[in-house]
Amino acid sequence: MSQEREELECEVVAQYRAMMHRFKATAIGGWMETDITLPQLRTLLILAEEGPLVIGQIAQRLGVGLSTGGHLVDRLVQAGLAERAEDTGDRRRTLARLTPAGEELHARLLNRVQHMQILIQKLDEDDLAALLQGLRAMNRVLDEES
Amino acid sequence: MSQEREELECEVVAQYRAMMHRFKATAIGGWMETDITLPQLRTLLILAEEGPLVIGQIAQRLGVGLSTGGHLVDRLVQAGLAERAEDTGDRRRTLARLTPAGEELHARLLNRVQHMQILIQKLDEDDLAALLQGLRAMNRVLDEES
DNA sequence: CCTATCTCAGACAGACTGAAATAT
DNA sequence: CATATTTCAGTCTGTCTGAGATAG
Repeated sequence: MSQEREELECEVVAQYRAMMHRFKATAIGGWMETDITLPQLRTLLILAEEGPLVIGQIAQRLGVGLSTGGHLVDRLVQAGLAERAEDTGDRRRTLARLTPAGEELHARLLNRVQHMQILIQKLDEDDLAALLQGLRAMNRVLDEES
Repeated sequence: MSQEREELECEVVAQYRAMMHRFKATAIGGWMETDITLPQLRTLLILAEEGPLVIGQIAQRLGVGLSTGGHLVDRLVQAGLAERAEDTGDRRRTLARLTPAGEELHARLLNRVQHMQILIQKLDEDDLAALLQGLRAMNRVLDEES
């Protein structure tokens, strides 16, 4: 690998680190205010990741019993972060899905899309086009991997 | 704002979302395996963010008593994620800082620098240069804000 | 004596389980 | 009767506090 190439990579990583550091400084507040527990956060994450799921699937993915899985969904519902819906077709099942508040919390703690959006609006057209090229290239690599 | 500009912004956000979604799919494992608690995670976050701190400062930032603050640092130390060091000059104080394992966990759960590094190595020079321009521009905006 | 931290005892909340009850 | 979920009783672990002990 050429030395020039290596320097380029290092610089990109450094810039990414710097950005994450500044993002975190604002995200840290979110972690302090939220009094969710980690099992609840895992449940939130699974729901955000894999969309509406029935209790059994959630319990299975969490690696806990059905009783605990239902209990955890309960907590999220009580906190206004999730809601239950009937599974049309098999009414024994209960579907759980995130509410907008749940999505918002997920984005604030882990995704930071809003922050990114605000940032993007302040870039000039040239930088934006460059960023887009970079992101597209990364997604292309991620696609090839899977 | 021109329509073209708006489309460009939307496309960038969409690409960012797509990337985060794929990142999460691999990060979700990290959250499942770790059996840290949220107060411990908050402590980890503070240490990662603001470097070595004495117990009193940590307790203050967490909004808990000194007793609890010390206890939380204990847990991280027991888990091998943090370590104590003497404060040269005032030996009553105890500095807490993350171990490499602590930094690693933080990066895995919240930062994803490693993932980024691997990805970066697979980009061709042109895309990498474009990404760098985009990141630099974002950091410039973040600088101006603060 | 003052300050920073640790230790101790106890209150409390949430996670978790397995068994029994309920609904479809 | 079988399946999906909830309810119940109970245990366990971690957080948190305040009072006192210890170190500088």
